[in-house]
Amino acid sequence: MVTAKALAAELGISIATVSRALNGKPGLSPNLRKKILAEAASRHTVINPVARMLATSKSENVCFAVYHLAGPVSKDPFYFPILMGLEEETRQVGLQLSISVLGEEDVKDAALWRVISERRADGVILNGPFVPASFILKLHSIGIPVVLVDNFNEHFPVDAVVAADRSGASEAARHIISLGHKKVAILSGPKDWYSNSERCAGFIEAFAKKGLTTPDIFYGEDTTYETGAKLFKKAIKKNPTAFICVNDALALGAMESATEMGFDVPGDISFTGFDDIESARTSRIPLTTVSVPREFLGRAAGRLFWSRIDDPAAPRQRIEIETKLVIRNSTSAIKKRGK
Amino acid sequence: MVTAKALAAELGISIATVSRALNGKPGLSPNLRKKILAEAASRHTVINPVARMLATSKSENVCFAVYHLAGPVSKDPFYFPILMGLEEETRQVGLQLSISVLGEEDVKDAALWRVISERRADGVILNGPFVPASFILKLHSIGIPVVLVDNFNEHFPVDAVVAADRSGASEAARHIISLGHKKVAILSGPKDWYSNSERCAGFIEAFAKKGLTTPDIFYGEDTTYETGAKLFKKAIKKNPTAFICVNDALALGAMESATEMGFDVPGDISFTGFDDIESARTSRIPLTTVSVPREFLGRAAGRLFWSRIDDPAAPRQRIEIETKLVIRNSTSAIKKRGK
DNA sequence: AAAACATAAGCAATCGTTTACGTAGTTATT
DNA sequence: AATAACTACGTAAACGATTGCTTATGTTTT
Repeated sequence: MVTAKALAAELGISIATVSRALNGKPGLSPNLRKKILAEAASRHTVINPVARMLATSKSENVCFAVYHLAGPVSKDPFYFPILMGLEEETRQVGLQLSISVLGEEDVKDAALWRVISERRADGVILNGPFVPASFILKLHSIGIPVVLVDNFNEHFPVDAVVAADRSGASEAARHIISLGHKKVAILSGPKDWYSNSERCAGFIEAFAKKGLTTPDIFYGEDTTYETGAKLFKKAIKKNPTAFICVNDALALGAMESATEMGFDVPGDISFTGFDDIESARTSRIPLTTVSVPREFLGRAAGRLFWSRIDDPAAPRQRIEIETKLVIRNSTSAIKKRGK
Repeated sequence: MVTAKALAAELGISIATVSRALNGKPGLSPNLRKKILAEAASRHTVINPVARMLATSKSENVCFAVYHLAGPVSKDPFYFPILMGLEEETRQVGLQLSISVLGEEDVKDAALWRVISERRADGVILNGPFVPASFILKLHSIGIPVVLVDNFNEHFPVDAVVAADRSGASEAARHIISLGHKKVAILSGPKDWYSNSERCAGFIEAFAKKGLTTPDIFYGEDTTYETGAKLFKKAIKKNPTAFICVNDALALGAMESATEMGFDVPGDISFTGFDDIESARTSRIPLTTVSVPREFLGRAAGRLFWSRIDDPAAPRQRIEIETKLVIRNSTSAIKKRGK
């Protein structure tokens, strides 16, 4: 592990020349360049990135910040595949990836803020709907590149990558409609979370287009399994034959509650989820859901960040990743009650 | 965001003095110190960590390296909670956490190597049994602090944190024994993975202590769900009444295969797993398993790393985290066949 | 053959710290 | 009262690059 400085000394040339050779910059005779490169390779010369950072004031480091990496939102670590995709992508372009878990506590926010203010990262990938708007705006206003994942707002002047929530939701709703369900309930989390509102909009759109009555929407405080069960008990009073849920955790919780109460799924009631988390596939009754390619979301975020670094003045981009309906055993054609 | 340099200029004092004040170092009058600190706070002065790194040649950055963050080993991202615990811990001591995914491909290993050789990280937390010994030894020989998680070898001169695999395994085996099972099969992955061999040893130990015949062991190429199913089909020919598995994925796969073949679980056959991954709890038949507090493993790794940085010459440490048997529905007392 | 121009390499300032060392001024020792 | 010993602060040399500017050395052009 020889530094460029040491290499220069050994070769009896200036550090500047070595620097230019190692960085492929012009102003160097082909011969000398070749010689330096050869020597560098054999001596395992490596440019000290810290010194380079200091000189260039770039860190080549991105920070992935997320509220509750896995937490109250879902037992399944929903964001994990996103992280994986992001890692893959950043590695390929030579960026180092750091992570930072945010949270209600100020300490945690302060930790991210430290990373930013200390310029340890060139920018941030902010994940999920929990990030306060003020935080995003603050970051952006001081010139920190920000990429949002699974979150978007017309008024945020930053790049974002999201799933095609609306169209995916419509597809799920159309599936339910095609099975003959007339009386359906929508189970949702807080309506101010981007994905929730988009998905609900997608559901409703599908019903509207077919000229059907708009389903009742039930909003919970979050999108956990437990909330799913709670919402189910409330919604079942209206006797719907199908439940369309904004995510899998909600659907799984509701479904569990339904079978506990003696309903046959999907005989009596159908359920659809959204996300396609692992347990949607492995649960007692495999869940019909809209699959979100989460790893791909992460990759897209990485690319988006990279292009933003490349051209800070580029217009805002919003990448929407296509979803796919996957039909499993939690949905079936409607039967007459009491049949 | 003012630099210490700028602060010094504004106050008309030397940078050295500011540095001493900001770092709480002696050699400064209480008055001046207070004044500097106050000014620093109001002007949001922040020490540039890059410059500091250059001066001190410390990065205050740890790299969490793992083969297959979630991958062929288990559908469940087994290592994810470890990552979370580690993040929590490193944040608290003020270390920044980077991640690096390793793999068969040389590119990936090279990526970690780059992080190390470029001195972007002060050390590495290496996770899982896949890391080649040569790699660990190489890292250690050039003075990079290494902490192993879920892996250990008497001959590696590095710190490690592991679950109490052996005693946990014994407990699971004793549970099976207490239920009256005499003819049992052990399902395992490769025997050269630390946790596999420890767990198998624990199983066998329990049987030996009771003076019972040693169960047959069936080794698979990995510890996936699919391999579990495959091993089951092989092992069932010997008519065991219980299957003790080295991890949950294996057990789940085997159990699934059993019910498909018409066996009643746990009526005909009992199953135990190890790890307590999410789907052990949510699977069709909730799995009796040995719970490994994975988040805690991560935290311990963080602490261990920190203490190693603190005292590079300290003797090697090996932290063993206690496990806990959790009894669910996949095990029951033996019944006479054909009853 | 002289002037003009590239080209190749070195020089030195810079990035923002840390830290060993130097030097006043102050307090303690005898 | 002279000397020793602190104390409080400044000086300057690293740390290891990047990069604009300068200066030799060739190579064209006229």
